[in-house]
Amino acid sequence: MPCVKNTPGTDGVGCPHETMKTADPELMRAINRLSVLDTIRRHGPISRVEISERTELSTTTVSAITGSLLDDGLILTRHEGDIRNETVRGRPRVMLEVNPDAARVVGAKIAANRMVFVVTNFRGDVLSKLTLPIRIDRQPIAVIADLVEDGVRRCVVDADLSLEDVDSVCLGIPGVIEHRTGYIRSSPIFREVNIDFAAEMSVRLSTPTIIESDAHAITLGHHWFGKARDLEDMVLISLEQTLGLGVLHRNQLFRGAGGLSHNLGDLVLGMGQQGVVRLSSRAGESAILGEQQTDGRFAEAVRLGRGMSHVQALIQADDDRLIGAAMRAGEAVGLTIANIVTLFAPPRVILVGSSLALGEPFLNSLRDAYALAIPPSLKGVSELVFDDSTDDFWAQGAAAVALYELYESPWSTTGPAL
Amino acid sequence: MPCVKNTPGTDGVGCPHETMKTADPELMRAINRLSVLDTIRRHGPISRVEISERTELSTTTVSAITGSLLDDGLILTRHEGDIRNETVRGRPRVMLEVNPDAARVVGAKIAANRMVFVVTNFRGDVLSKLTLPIRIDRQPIAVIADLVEDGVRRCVVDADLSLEDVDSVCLGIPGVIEHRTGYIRSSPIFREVNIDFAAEMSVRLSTPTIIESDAHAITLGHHWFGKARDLEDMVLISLEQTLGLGVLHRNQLFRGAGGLSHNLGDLVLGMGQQGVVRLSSRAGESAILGEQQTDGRFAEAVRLGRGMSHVQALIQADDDRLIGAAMRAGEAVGLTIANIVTLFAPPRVILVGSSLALGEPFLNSLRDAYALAIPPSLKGVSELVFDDSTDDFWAQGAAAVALYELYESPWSTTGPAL
DNA sequence: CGAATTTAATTTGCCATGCGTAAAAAATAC
DNA sequence: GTATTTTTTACGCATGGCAAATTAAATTCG
Repeated sequence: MPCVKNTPGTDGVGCPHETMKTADPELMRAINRLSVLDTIRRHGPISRVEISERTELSTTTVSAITGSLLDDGLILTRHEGDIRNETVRGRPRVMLEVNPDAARVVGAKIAANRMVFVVTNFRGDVLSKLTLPIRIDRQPIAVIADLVEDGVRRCVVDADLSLEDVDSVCLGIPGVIEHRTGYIRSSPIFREVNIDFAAEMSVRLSTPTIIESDAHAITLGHHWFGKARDLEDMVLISLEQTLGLGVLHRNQLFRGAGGLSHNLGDLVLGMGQQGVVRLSSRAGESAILGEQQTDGRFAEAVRLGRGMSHVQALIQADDDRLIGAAMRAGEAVGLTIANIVTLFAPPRVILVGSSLALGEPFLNSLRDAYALAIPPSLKGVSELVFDDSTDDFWAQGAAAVALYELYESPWSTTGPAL
Repeated sequence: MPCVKNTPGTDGVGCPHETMKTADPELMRAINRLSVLDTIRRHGPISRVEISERTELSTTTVSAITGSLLDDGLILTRHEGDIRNETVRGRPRVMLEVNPDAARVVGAKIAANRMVFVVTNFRGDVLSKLTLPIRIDRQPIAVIADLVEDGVRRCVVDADLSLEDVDSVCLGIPGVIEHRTGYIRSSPIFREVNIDFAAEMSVRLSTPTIIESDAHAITLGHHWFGKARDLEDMVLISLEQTLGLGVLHRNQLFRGAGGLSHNLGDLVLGMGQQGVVRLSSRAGESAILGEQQTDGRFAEAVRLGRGMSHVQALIQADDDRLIGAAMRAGEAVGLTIANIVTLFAPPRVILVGSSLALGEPFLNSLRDAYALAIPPSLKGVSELVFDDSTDDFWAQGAAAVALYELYESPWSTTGPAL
């Protein structure tokens, strides 16, 4: 069934595969506007002709839409920068680009032992960033909300802005996040379940605030800025405290039925002596580090979120126990990736997260297990990419989620000139 | 990115999430026509007012679209049958229903040891059916194509039709089927890989022929006629010789990147003594029956596709080896279902296929393993439904795939009256 | 039995959208 | 300075959907 318009205001976002409704001219315009705007964002300074070619819209329509985007101040013209052959005759192309100052958003990665905030402009460029190395694990909601609010406010001030200048905030959170409704169904950093966190933070910040699974956020981040810019289908696996999954399907985040995020850690690897063995018990951060907690200094490092870097050092010092744990984790993850590939057959799988810092023992056993487990018929269809981006990048991904919704929102009507 | 129009003729089908292109009035009309037609199909004889309510299109638009559908002969009016209170005042509603005779399609289920064909009308009612209990396993393409062609032709004749009366044929085939291109990437019933079977059969039958994974076919079948009529998201798992998966996402079949089907049997359950343990090695039909092949009479029954019914008898006679195999299979499938639910969180999981005939030992261990493996946070979100429909139903599902494409196709323009 | 009432479906008028063609504009080459 | 080439805009056409008014068909009431 085709994707179509929503009842207005329900969840704001345009067409993308929400409940099947009806098509009307307004939807048509929204689709094409988004298509043009996204083309401009994605393909840098670009002339109208080229937009027309890429979008397969007529030059007429492109001109109309770009006109309206210019009116709304979402894009800018630039008269230099025609890269084509210098000796080309005729009127030079006017290049269009996204207006960086058309909006500002805050993106955040909320993790158990740190929070990272970025303020970005409309293009997704980072204007300021802020890392709070605070353990918020299992604090009451009010405490976490306080800290998040504080972080957002400070990061906004760092960018020489006021909260009123910020159009939208997106928080990337581990766990089962229901983006559509703004509810946190369950998260390792919250004691409670079913929290309407988006509403809570919207009120506190008096700015529209959305939430998204951290894995989804960095998935969109990679699609916008990172290692999946060239793809419209891909899968991302995040290996952090929580094991997350992001699926990009035809340029859109694939959110399960009801908008739930995926929680890879709950996947079952098999039956052990005492019940099921879940992936999280083999490859979760705490599973790998857990055995080491006896060492006082090390435990402290873990508390502060420095666990993985210490591990790296220990592994290089040939800590056998740790190497074993890393290899077992790598094997488990490798098998899981093979299974994910079996289901989704994406052209690329991106792996991110702190566990990558485990280094060669982990990665090699992961690769080996993957090679072993991938069905022969799918050999070679998926490329494994390891990404060790910093935390900023996660936050930037959350910003991309917020920006995507701005890109989709109507702004103004193309209608007759004012 | 929104779904939009395709380059015309590429794959015929309207909006549904193909490559992202542009929206134009034609697409708008296609979306709304499909929406109206599907509403009429789904909600039986229905008045225009009610269509307007369900689709959220204005009565004006509904009148225009139904007018065009009537012109095209796709729907019929019926003046009786207003079920509402007899004492209702005002002009009576004219009920609309799908014209059963607007088209005819053939649907088929091709399995290793049997082929089942049905001819249906435009509504999906079965006009004739034909079962060929032939083992085609690993025959050369030409032989299989011959048999399929023969089956289609005979079934059409049985329905007192000629092939020219048939608008479309859809073959449901196990394995990795690329519906979009018509290629069989790999299938247990073919020795070869990468066969352009849709093209081959289209020529032989001189009728548009499409192929689809058998699991996808019965998934759509359940959405149209079966146990998922009320849902727009669900997951189906087929337990036959091949283990298949169908995902319905927002009323559409979710086909992996590139339109591949899923092949559950390749999923890895864990590492065994000698390499990986795949689901197919535990729960595939041959895995369960394999150990029994020593018994001559039994082996013969398996060859003829009666394996599972014999198994049932043997299990009732307390064949310990077989009960053990069934229980192991149930456990493996139960774990897998839990993992699928973890990924997709569908409100319902439908299980189909010959392995269900294994009976209580299988089902109970499946249920137990599922209950054990499902993460607590997802407990209760998915309902397990066992469906023991006959082979006809699979073929009918394939017919639904063919019909869906007819429903989407343009027929005529709404345009001004002739 | 005829008129008022009620509900359904169609027709009319309006606005938005996209497309194609043709004219205008802008910069370069000669 | 004029011709040339390319890009951009302006206009008319067609389609789609919607709201309001109109017509249609039945029931109820006087």
